[in-house]
Amino acid sequence: MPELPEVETTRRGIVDHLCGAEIADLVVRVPKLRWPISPALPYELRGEVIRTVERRGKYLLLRCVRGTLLYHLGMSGSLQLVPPGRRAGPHDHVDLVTGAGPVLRLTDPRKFGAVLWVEGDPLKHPLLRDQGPEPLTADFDGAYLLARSRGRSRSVKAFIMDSKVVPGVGNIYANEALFQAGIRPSTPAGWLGAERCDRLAASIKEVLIRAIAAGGTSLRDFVGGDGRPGYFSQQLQVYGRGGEPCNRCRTRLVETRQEQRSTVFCRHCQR
DNA sequence: CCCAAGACCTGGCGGC
DNA sequence: TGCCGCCAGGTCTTGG
Repeated sequence: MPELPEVETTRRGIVDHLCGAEIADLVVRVPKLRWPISPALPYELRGEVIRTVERRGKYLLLRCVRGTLLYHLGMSGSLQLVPPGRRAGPHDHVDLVTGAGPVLRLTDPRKFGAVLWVEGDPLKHPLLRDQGPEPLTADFDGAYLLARSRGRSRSVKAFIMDSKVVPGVGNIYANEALFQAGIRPSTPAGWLGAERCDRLAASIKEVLIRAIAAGGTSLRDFVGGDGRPGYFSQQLQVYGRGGEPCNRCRTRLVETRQEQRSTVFCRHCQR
């Protein structure tokens, strides 16, 4: 569920409430997420004041005075502001409590998500340090993709889903961006020329921007920080549409498997 | 270094 | 209805 647009939608839904808030408690019901949450963490956090809520790739950064609380939503995670005292369901693993207002609740059935406390510069943390440029900044463009893809034999789809190349692009938006750019997902990344790299970078930006504007893609029960679902699923051109006609040429879309991820493309529009 | 597969988890769905 | 296998938005880790 959570690729960059969903994480950004979540960030926008929680930022106003959290900025300036003092952390009163971290209630950990299930500490065994991607990495175990230390029993000492709630004591370390008490009294910390959240200064900003930022996003890097698919990570959310709650920057406090002495450190940064990092959240990752994994495959099935979501964050919501809920009224204090609301009963916790079986997958409501962690609550961040700030004073009297709503509580930031992490819900994650598959437990691939993460909550980490990082002291010092969070961008130097091993999880963030090797990530490529943010896709929605000027640092990310066709020239960058061209330079990074020289000599690479892996498929362009796996290439753009690699956070070391560019963070935030997951399976949904990789499929969508490649359709928009007219590039077949299995093409070796190193075969792309300057023109196709330009189109690909532009398509990634456009797809992500449109998805953010729609509030993300709600599959299953994803909702943003304000509890509202996203509507980008109505604009999906290929993801989840295997066997259906291409919206551009009406050819039946092909669904295959690449690196164990479902891949959908139009064999007429994408070369 | 590069690449693909494996691993981590739970729930929902289609098929029998 | 019940069970089984397969699939799902991610990404770190492992092994070749």
